[in-house]
Amino acid sequence: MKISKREIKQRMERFEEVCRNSGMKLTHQRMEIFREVAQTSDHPDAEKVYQGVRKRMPTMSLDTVYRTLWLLKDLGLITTLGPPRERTRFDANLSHHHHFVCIQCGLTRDFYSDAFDELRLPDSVKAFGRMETTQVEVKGVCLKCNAKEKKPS
Amino acid sequence: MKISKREIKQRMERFEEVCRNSGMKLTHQRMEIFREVAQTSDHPDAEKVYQGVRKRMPTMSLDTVYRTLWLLKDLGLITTLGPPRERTRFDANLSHHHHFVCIQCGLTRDFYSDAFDELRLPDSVKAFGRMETTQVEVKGVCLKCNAKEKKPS
DNA sequence: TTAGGTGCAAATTCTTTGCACCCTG
DNA sequence: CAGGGTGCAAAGAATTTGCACCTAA
Repeated sequence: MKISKREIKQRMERFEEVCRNSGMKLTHQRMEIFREVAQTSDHPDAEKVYQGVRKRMPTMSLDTVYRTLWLLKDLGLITTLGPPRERTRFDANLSHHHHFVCIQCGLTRDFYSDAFDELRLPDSVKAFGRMETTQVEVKGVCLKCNAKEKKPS
Repeated sequence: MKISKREIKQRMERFEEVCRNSGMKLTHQRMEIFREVAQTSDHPDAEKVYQGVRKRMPTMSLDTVYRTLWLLKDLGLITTLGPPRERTRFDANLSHHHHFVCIQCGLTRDFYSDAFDELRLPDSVKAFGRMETTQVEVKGVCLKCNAKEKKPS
């Protein structure tokens, strides 16, 4: 799925601006890696980004792709899907439930909500395929981590 | 977070029933691994399950834990959080959006919904900590995979 | 009894790191 | 030209697999 030229341009401009403001160097590699993620809505993994950039820049190495992607994430220029740098976790709760996940420590708690369960999906989603379940993920900071933030050591 | 004795018992009974019906053997190892996941709402990873089971059964090996967890998942006795057996994926779309994810091939598409964005969280969630974002994940089967299912080669 | 299950150790896969050279600012 | 950035190769972490022995049915 391609992104419009206009949107890509905006994303690239934002990228360059954030780069400058944060003092990081604006290298050819970083531009191509960001461009690769910015120009698609396919949510590629590191390997996919690597393959894409390589076509334009055959000397690119996979470890630079990883370093750059995490850097871009820290700068808030991209986000990750699923638990980044985390292992798979398992859940024996088979009732329809939703999750609260702490973005600091990964603490995960189930919760229930009839309102969420009854959510009507927009028509645009129906075009993607057949729906099975809808789960809401609330990201935030848990009480413990919140306390640590306010009173550091 | 402990689960009530009553609920654990129900889960174990369901486990034994599914085991028998599916023809798989009801081994001591499998019971202890399932129990470990069933008795908590901590959403443990494989290592955590391994450590827990080991206290009761020191000969348990980590690879049996993995094999058993995936087996339990295939049987529908447990679910996984995050992209199971998948790599981290990246997204340059910073607008508030939600995801449709194909459970067969992993295809992921963004969509937008004001109704979802405005969702009011139940009070019970507020007790977990400070909220930041709420993202809806719709799981289903994409058009391509759906077509394959109906007309297998 | 016997086919499926387990433990061990080795293999894979994904991701990170140390180090010497390179290039942006 | 200085310090961060990159490529390479090797290390690490998470997960999987081959194989010989074991055990539930």
